[in-house]
Amino acid sequence: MLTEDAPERLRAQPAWLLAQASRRVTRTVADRLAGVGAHRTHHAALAALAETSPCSQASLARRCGVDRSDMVALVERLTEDGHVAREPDPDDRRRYRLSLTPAGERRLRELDAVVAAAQGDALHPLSAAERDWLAHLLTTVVHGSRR
Amino acid sequence: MLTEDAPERLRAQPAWLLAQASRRVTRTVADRLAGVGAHRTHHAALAALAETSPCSQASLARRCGVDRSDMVALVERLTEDGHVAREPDPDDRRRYRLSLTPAGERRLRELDAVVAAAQGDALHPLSAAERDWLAHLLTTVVHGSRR
DNA sequence: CTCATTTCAGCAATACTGACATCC
DNA sequence: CGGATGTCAGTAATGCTGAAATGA
Repeated sequence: MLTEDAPERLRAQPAWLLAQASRRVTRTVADRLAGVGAHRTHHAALAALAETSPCSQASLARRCGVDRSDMVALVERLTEDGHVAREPDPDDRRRYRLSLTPAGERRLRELDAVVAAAQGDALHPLSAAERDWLAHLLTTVVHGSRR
Repeated sequence: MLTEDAPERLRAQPAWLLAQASRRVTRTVADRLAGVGAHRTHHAALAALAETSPCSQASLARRCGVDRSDMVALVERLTEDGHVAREPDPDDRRRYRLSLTPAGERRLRELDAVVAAAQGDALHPLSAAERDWLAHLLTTVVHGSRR
């Protein structure tokens, strides 16, 4: 669904540009991750666990922007791969206590590198300073829009 | 799937920020368009026709970033609504000649206004100058990434 | 009774693939 | 013949809803 010769009216609009740019970059990253058998949600979950762990599935889902119901299969997959350890939480028997395994930490570093490389390629028309500016502007949009 | 307290590693990455920002803005625009019974593809198609017309379905699809197989139902809908006129192309009997009707031009102006307002709301944390910067950076990303 | 957590079953919207008939 | 067009059927991936079972 990549666009060619989009109409001026759209090409000038931030909403259109955001959608196009996000599409391209997201696709590049997803393709590279697929190349090593991973998915963007894998990366997000491992990254979240590296930062805050142990952690329940629901909380992990919220921090990754994934629906709780979809997190089930994701965690299942990550535990199968030996990247996440799952044990019942003794303090609250509804929950799991999820944490990164050593293999999971290595996998996270691998995925970090893949993502960084893909991102670098997708954003290659921008200088380092411009990327910082872009990140800053986008952060403002994302965090400033709690109406 | 809106994120809360995303991990630092992700929050700092342009790819993640792009996806988040695009999600928010796109959703705001889509919701407002739904409020007047429209879809973002309706707006794109009308805008493309206003700029280049007459036009075949396949060409319209390419310029709107819509698959040509999905354009079938879209054009069907727009002609039902009386916003697009569809007639066989005498020069190439595989094609249609699509064009905007006067009602379609009015509808386009209405949707332009809705989209502009939604966009303005979604981007309200940014000043006018910052929006221009954002548009400029995103344009560079989108048009510069023909590797 | 309330609310949260894990889980599942299913739905809706989107993007895409593959095929076919038609025509340049 | 190769290639484009309009069309349809079907698929895949994604995000979401609703509900059940369990427990705080």
